[in-house]
Amino acid sequence: MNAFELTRGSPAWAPLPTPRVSFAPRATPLAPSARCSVRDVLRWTGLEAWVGTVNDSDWLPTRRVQAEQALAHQHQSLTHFYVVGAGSFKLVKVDDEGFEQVLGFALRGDVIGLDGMNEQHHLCSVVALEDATVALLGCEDLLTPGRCQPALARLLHHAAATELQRRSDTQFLMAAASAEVRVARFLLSFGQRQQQLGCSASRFRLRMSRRDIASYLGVAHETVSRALTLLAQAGYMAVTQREIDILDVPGLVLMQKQSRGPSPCAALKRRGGA
Amino acid sequence: MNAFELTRGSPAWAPLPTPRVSFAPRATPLAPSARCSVRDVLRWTGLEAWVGTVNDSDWLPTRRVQAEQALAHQHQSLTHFYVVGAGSFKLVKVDDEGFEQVLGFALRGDVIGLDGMNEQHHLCSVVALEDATVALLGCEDLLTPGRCQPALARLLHHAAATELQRRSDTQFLMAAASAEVRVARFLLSFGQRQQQLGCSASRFRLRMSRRDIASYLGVAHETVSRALTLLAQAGYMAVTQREIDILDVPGLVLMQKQSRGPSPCAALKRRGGA
DNA sequence: CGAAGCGTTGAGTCCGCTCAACTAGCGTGG
DNA sequence: CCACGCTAGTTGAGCGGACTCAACGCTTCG
Repeated sequence: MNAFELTRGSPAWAPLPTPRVSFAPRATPLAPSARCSVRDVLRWTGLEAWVGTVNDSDWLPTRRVQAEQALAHQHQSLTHFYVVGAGSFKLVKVDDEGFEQVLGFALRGDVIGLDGMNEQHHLCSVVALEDATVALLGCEDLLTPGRCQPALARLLHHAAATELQRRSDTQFLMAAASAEVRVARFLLSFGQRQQQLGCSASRFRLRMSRRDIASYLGVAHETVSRALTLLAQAGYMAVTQREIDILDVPGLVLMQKQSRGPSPCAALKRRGGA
Repeated sequence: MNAFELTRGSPAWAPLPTPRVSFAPRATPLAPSARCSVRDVLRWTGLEAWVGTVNDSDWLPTRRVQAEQALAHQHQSLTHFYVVGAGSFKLVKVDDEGFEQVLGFALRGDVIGLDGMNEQHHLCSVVALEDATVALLGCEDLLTPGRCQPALARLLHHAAATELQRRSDTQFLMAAASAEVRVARFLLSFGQRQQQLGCSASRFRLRMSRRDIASYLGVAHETVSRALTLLAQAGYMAVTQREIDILDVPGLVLMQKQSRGPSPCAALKRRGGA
């Protein structure tokens, strides 16, 4: 047990007891002091192959953030990218009227701040959903060809591509007509991310509130509630507070694919009544 | 008049007669032969400042694509990034069931293929909306630190950041409850992109069909039609086929901000009746 | 214990989707 | 030349789902 798994006393779902996955296998989550090795950062981001190319004594500064606290504010000057080492964040954009829109969530290995590269400002606020720690990467160094290690340049590209990929998925997700489908897709994709972190893809704990999910999906928070209830009644999953246990992954995948069918909810209700 | 403005005989809205904008001011749109200079590519992408750093005799191969033809197919191996030099494209993702989802549109200066960097495959199909031309950038060279000019490395970062920024906007756009607001936001953001290309932000010609827009916005194509009619009746704009003339930009900006108001459409109808 | 916030559930309204009919523009071919 | 088919776009009628409003458990924290 390391310092970063007792972030808030919340048990969460334990990582797989058998760390047999060779892909991102429980990278050591941050050094005890206020710095961490470049190697660890590469492991978090899934660049295991590049660990050998960097010096063992390369360190990066880190920063801790308490739950509910902001790591960065929208419009704030962008000096560092952040690599999440522990905990999780939500990315929030707020418009002139004060309307908040959740644009995404960041877990371990995710790089924060890439979207602000051009403007040199953060395009959204970054709020910790639980106690968290990040490693700092200086933008200046990272973006100057000569002053950046190949491994970190690679990290930058990798992170950007991953982020773009994820945004595509989000767009696809939001195009779904039915609210149930949106929630189903969200849970499946969240499960996949959990799996990449060495945890179970079907049992996990949501770190964000229903309101956050609702904002992210573009629906009312009551609708998220109803959808979860419905999906549970249909036998796809068990929901206890923020604990999610997907019982029928194939079935959920199947129903989630009906992006614009006549009435995916009807099928749900039929299944629920049976 | 150059070779690339008679791509299809379509007049389009003429670029601003006075090219006083110092930002992306009508960069020479591609050499007549099947290659173009790196300098031009830098100009298209808005990196005017970097033009001086590259050799005048640096050339890139190009490729022409006819309207309706695909520049790349989903899942196809990714060997090059493409920089749009003339024309426009739509980015389409199609799922297992054959349902098509438009993820975005690419105009001059946009870089295509960045989202596939990790998987080495195109994540979506790229279809020309009109006759178009692109410059080719070898992925291999671009992603290898030593084998890439600083200006092109910068281009890569710039393009990635721009794309991320745009996806955020799209997410914000799709979170809007009302269909009218979505359409209004789409038109405003499209106008901004037109302006960055040296054209008018309020008068332009849409290159994509109503169906494409509908898919992009996540609504039915009839709804796009109705929304356009409504916005026109309200006096915000004039619509003739695919020609858009926004008459009241401030008004449109104002109404578009009501992302979740009680009923933005009601206000519209009131305004329309008066 | 009260206050505050999260989450769930119910009732009613309204918006957007589906289906359908109709017009307009375009190209083909009898 | 015009009939014909095809596609894009517009408009209408009706229905269903999501939002709004509201009330009520539940947990957390001062």
